[in-house]
Formats: sequence, C-alpha cells, structure tokens
Amino acid sequence: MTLFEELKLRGFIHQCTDEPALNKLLMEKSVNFYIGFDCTAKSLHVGSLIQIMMMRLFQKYGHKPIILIGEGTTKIGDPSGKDQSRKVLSADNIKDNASNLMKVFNKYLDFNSNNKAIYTNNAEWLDKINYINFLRDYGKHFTINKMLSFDSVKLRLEREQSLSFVEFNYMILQAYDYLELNKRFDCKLQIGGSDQWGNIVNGIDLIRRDSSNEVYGLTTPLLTNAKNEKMGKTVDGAVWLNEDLLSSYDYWQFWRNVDDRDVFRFLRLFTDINIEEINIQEKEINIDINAMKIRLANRATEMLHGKERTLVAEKTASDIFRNEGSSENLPHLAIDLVKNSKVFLNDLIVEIGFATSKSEARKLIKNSGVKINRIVVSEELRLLTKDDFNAKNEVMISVGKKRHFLIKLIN
RNA sequence: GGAGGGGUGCCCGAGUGGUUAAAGGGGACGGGCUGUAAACCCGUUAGCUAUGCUUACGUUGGUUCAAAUCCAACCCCCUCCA
Repeated sequence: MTLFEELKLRGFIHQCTDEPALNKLLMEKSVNFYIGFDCTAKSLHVGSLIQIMMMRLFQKYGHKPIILIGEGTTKIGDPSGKDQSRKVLSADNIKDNASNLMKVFNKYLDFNSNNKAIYTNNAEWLDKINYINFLRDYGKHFTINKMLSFDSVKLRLEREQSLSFVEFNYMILQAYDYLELNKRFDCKLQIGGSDQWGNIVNGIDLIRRDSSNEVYGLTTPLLTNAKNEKMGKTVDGAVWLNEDLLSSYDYWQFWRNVDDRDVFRFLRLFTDINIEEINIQEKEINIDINAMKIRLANRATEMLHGKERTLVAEKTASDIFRNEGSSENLPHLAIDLVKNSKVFLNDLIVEIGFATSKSEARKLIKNSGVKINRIVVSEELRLLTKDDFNAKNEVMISVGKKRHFLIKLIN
C-alpha cells in the first residue's frame, strides 16, 4: 500500500493541491513536510490529533516531519474559522504555551531515526522582519483583491464582524513561513486543517513567485462528530492532550463515549490498527460496538499515556460500570472528621471540582444527581459522618453516572 | 470628524417604569429509557453563612416610592458619508 492509498482509506484527506504530482514525489523520495501549531492554549487538544496522526503516518512511510511552533504567528492571531478576534496574548504567555505544547509530540513521532521529526519556531524569523523591507520584497506578491476572496476574510466581512488589519496579515505571515521553511529545510509540503486551505495556497503561490519552486499543500477534514459538532468537549471542557489538564482516565472515557456512528471513522484516524482489519470489522453484522469502543479507547490512550495508565483506566472503568463497585484509582480527597466536625457533602463536590459552586452542588443533590456509596442522597445539606465510611475508611461519592470520587478518612 | 443603528444571563434573543433572577431557543448538567451510544421524555441552569440576603441587563452618575426599561456623560461595536 502506498502512503496516499492509506491516507485515503483512513480518511485523512480533504483537499490536495496537485495529487498526482505529490503522490509521485512521495513515492520517489523522502519529503520534508510541515504542520504549524499556534500557541493559543497551554496544551493541544484532540482537535489537533488528526494532524499529529497524519504526521505519524507520513513518518512511517519515510518522510520527515517538521513541527512548526507558531510563536510568531500567535502574536498575530489566525482569523480562520473564528468569528471573533482572539484576545491578544502576552509574549510570556505564548512562550509558556509553546513549551507546554511540545510535550506531546514525542509520544507520536520518532525523534531519532534518520527521518526524525524536528522542531522549528517561526518567531525565529518573524520577529526579525523589517516592515519596509518585507513590504517591498513580499508585499508586492499579494493583492488585496485576492486576499479578500479567502474564506477566512470573506466570512468575517459577510457577517459584519470586524477584522483587524493585524489579523488580515496573518495569511501573509503563514505564507512567508512556508517560504522560509522551503528555503531552510527544503520543505515541500504543508499540511493543515481544512480551514487552512487559503493560507496554504497563499504560501505555495508565494514560493512559486519568489523562487519558482514547486511545492504542495494537503488538508485534513475538519474533525466533527456524528452530531456535526467540533470534536473535543467533555463534561469539564476540552479534551486536552497534556495529562496535567486531563487525566488519562478522562481521556480514555472520552474515546469510550464516542457516538456509535463515529467508532470506525475514529479507529481509522486515531489508531494504528490495520486498516483492512478495521474495514472488515465494520462490515460485521453482529459486531459488539461497545467492545470496539473499548478497543478505540485503549489504543488511543496507549499511544498518548502509555500501556500502564491505559490498563488502569480500563480497569477503573470496568470496576465502576461493570462490577458496580468502587475503584481505588478514582480521584480522592482526604478528610479529618475530628478536626472538621461538620463536613458538608456539597462542599466536597465543589472541592473535587465536580461543581463550580456550592449552590450548583446543592442543586445537583436536589435533582437526585448525587450518591453516597451508590445510594441517592435526599438531603440537600447532607453531612458526611463516620457511618458513611466502610471498613477501609473510604466512601465513594458519585455525581451523575459517570463521575465518582473517593473520600478517605484520616484519623 | 458627521449621520444612523446597536451593546441583556454560557451563547442567540425577547423585554422599553413595578407581578423580572429577566420570555423563548440553543448549549451544558441532572433524572428516566438504554449499551457509559443515539433518539425521545422530565427537571435544573447567578452567588451565599438560604423561607432570607447579596450581586446582575456596556460604564458612571441622575430622576423616581420603584429602573434592564426614563435622563446625562463616557466607553465599545456595526453601517453609510468625509
């Protein structure tokens, strides 16, 4: 199977600038390609995972990934796919985000082989740009007429939302990035989400005009779930890849809970499971869809958090959902009932982070959403007492069906 | 700089002196059904030391027994003109 065939079968390709030519190039030699990641948050989330998996697949076929950390472009803010201007982030903030972002790539990519992945950072060249020189050398290649026709700009204007001059320049800088990477690393391919199409094409044009080099662009589909929502939300917000922001258990749960209709599509995109095997399973009439979800969760979590944590996540889930028991791996709090004579249940729910205010916790209790050791709590101002604890001095508190935590008694 | 339109809760959006913690919708969460799915049904959706109190309709002042609603100034956004 060729790389292109596999990409297609797995559903990675949305658009490509010149498919036959790119396909030929990819078969002939090892190609250096890049994907840019802006530093707008303190971690990447599953929304970027499709890009990372794409890189992984390219690398598997012998091509060299260039990870562009967009410290420079983040200072500007990409208007693509946004209907509002981004808040301007401070330089420190961006730097901090950049270093946190970089924590996940080594889980997915090889940094040792001869087509090892490398990092680069566009602040390196963007920060040095001299305005007048830049306008003279590169500004002449861009026409406003054309820039106005790009979706990222057009949509903003159509919706009568303001688009600042700063953001308007984003596409020029991204085009310049591509040019720079083409010069520095002989980078011949840029990959991005479908909303990046305009920016990518702009870069290709710029390179052609500046050096008449032939380069390519490839976009992935915008990742949505079966309900056509942007992917990546859980009870507590985004599905972050960094473990300090989302535990391996919650990450596992995210995959376990995907819509039935998404399972095989996600297996193809987010696991290494052999593509033929996935396709065969999909056609199976008596397929156990829940078993497939577990497989998806295991594979996806294994890649990011490792085998050990994945096993723990799976066991925790089966303890809770299958065996109707508790699990020692749940998040837990320690309390001292001697020192704190009155421990209110609603306070604990807030403390563990399953409600944002005491009122919210009380409302949850009122709506029969809270359980102590699997028994629904009826008193809104329930106090936790020694009798609630079992022989191991533990008590399990549940909020809804999916969120549980343990309170351990000390003293 | 000039003329006009607008800023309401997580989001959209109604309300133009009192019964408004603010209609309706979306989202989210909880309950039911189920398979930790989807669809559907019901409920909740400002905070707190909680039959009450405090904060809330761009900001700050004012009128009034009473203001999201009236007045003034200011800030921000949009459209057209310069």
